Amino acid sequence: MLDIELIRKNPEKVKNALSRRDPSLVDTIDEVLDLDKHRRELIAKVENLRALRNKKSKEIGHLRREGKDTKASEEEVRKLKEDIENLEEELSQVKESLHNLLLRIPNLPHPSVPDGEDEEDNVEVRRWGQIKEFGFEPKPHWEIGEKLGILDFKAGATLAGSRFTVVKGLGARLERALINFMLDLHTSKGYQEVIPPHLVRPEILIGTGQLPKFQEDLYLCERDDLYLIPTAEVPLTNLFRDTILSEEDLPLYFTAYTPCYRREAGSHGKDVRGIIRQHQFNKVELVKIVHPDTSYEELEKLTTDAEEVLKLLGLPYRVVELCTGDLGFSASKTYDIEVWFPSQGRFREVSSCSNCEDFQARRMNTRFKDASGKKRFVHTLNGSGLAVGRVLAAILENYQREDGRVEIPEALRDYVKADIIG
RNA sequence: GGAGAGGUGGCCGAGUGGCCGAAGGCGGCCGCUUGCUAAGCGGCAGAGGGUUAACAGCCCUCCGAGGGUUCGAAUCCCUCCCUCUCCGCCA
Repeated sequence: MLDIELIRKNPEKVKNALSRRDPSLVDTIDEVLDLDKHRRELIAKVENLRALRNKKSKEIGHLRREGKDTKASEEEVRKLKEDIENLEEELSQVKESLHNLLLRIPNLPHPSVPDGEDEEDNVEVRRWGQIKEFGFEPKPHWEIGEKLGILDFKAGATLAGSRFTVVKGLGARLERALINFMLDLHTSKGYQEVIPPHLVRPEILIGTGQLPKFQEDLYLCERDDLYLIPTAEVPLTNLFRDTILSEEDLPLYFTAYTPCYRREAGSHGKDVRGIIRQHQFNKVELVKIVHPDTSYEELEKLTTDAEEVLKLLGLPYRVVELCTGDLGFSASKTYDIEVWFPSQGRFREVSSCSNCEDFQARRMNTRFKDASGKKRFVHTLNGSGLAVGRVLAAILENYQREDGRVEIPEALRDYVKADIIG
């Protein structure tokens, strides 16, 4: 959520920044400004009346003790009360409209974010690794996995429908190995391992920005009004909602393995084969809660921490900086890490590392007390470290051999207790 | 799921209709005293919002959340949420 005071005091600055994402947001800001003005006018009126009512009521108390008649005063206050109630009703409606509007406005992009409309305009910042030359036509991971008997798409469809896959045997063990490998790496770098709930309340999703705008992307357990998490970012970032941390507590680093559940509404026809886009997938997440002055250094570090996984696995990748049009709702700046898929001849996203600045902190009410005792919002960051299923697919493709077998990357062999699948 | 107890400031805890934004204690901050420390003494200090040049003043709101009764609610009534204890069920 954007700071209403910032919008009020620097409307042009806010409009300029937001229009880099979407020019229509300029009108939304004007709407916000109108509502905010109306809101403050109503507050002034209501409060004046309340002050008067409080004064009169106190007088009644004094008069009573002196044994005087208070009928007239009581009638006067009763009338005041009606006026107050009417204005309060109007005020709460205005407040609600304003709040709902603010909750649907995305974060301001950082000045360094390149302009652009979609992923075509993202800017590559670096590459790592040597793309392997195969002496044969590299197969897609779904063919490799099916043939090895480790990916069962038919069983997944039978059990739960499309975009669900059953992983078996050494494939399942490889997936578990990847999770352990990633967690071990991150915890060795100071991230605290967490096992969070996989079901959360609506307000938790408002905190990180998935609600109210992206409801249709989420699975909802209606009887209990709980949502399945689309990423561990949601419970981890919300760990300190409604709290005031002390400056020495910062920075906080967390990592968690969780399944992620996404309805993938509106992505019909995209990546229909394989395990690139699933309704349920495993992910190891990195979350940082940091001092505002250091959040951009922390973003660089977070990104390299995620990259480290691919380096150790020997998977070629590149890092791109998202343009304004591709930036997520809550993010000010985002780096995507994309791993090489030989069968597709292109890089595919396995991580998205973002600095949300105080956008989520304001929604969650997570603050800290600085040296002078002033309360400030923290900055929050998150990044995949990494998307496990996609990395598994990348391993199948990059480590495939002509005979259909797949080598296990060196770094995973102790975990998998095997050096080849097939 | 059943029965009961409870949710008050950073923490503990008093407060059953006005003089309560809230006693007292602990912790915190600032002084004084004091070889140092500790103890002691005195003082300061809740949060959010409106107005404003202002972290000055004034005003409003907040005692788990939301409604209600009343001229007036931390206090009375209703609903919900959460925590704890016991029982049941259960990985």
